[in-house]
Amino acid sequence: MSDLFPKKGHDHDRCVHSALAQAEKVCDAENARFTDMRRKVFTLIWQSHKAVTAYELLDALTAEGQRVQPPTVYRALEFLTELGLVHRIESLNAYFGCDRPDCEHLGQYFICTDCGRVAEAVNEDMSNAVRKAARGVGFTIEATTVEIKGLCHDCATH
Amino acid sequence: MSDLFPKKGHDHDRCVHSALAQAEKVCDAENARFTDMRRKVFTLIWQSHKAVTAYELLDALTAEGQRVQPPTVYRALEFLTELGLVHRIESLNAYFGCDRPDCEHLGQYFICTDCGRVAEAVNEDMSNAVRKAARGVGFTIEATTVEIKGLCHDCATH
DNA sequence: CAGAAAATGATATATTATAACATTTCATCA
DNA sequence: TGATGAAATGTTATAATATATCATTTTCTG
Ligand SMILES: [Zn+2]
Ligand SMILES: [Zn+2]
Ligand SMILES: [Zn+2]
Ligand SMILES: [Zn+2]
Repeated sequence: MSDLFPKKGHDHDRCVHSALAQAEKVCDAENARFTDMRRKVFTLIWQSHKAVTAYELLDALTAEGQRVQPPTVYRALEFLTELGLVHRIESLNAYFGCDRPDCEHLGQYFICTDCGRVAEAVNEDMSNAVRKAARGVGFTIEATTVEIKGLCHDCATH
Repeated sequence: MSDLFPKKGHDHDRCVHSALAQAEKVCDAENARFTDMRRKVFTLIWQSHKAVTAYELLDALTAEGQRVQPPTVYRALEFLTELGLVHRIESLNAYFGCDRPDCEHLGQYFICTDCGRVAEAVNEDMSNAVRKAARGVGFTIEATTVEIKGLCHDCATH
């Protein structure tokens, strides 16, 4: 069984640093400004491997002493999602950091209903099945949402 | 190319009648009450092949002279979705009538961003790809959301 | 018919998201 | 270097989606 969810007790600082480094690179490549606010929101999203709602981010920023309003958070989220640094999980109304923002992908999300963690898969079998089904009915894909809820291996076995 | 979206100008009354007949059957089999309110909401959802929001339903009921409050609509929607008569489209916060409520399925939804129509596919290739991917990472599926946005064949070619 | 369970009504409020306009910050170049 | 316009953020208000709670009505069961 391949790993998808990070091991409990892994070095999460490394996840965060790597995500930040990639974000810098993507912003650079796109000539987009990775401002303080955007970096803060991005870093907050990467505090865990769970998806985070806009208002949780708002509360976290407030707790940090920033008094920001909803539009500020939503703007940062819009910027980050447009660059593919963050993905929105439709079935949770929440946001999740992408760990391969440098390559185009139709992502698929595994969402553990027990521990709340989310893991993004980039599974070509799934992507191809979706593309093939669309082709079969003459449908032109613009975007896909594939969200799979259930129990991660840790939660299913412990 | 197989048909998925209904032809424009098809006999939609037939869709509605068939859906109602199936709903009756399912409710009967489940010993669930297909009350007036539930039937009204169900029928309103089936007015078109688009997905409908809870508040659109509320407005439609109000227009019919019923003065109902949000909980009434949400309760009917909860009932209908639990029986599988209606599916929620997560990426639209909207609801859509199922045309095969009698058999269990992992549904997939094609959503046309031009005409707004939704079509449900029950595509075993997609379902199997999802199941296989889950198995591959030791994930136990509870529910899936597969929503594909783009252009239906009619809208892409006209 | 009595009593319990299910459904709906009614009121209030929580949660998620955006519109509109003001102000600040930043890159560009005259 | 400082005027200028574009981009980002601040601020206020409000829209859109959803649920909690308790009261009342309807339906089922015995
Ligand atoms: Zn980590
Ligand atoms: Zn888990
Ligand atoms: Zn029809
Ligand atoms: Zn269309």
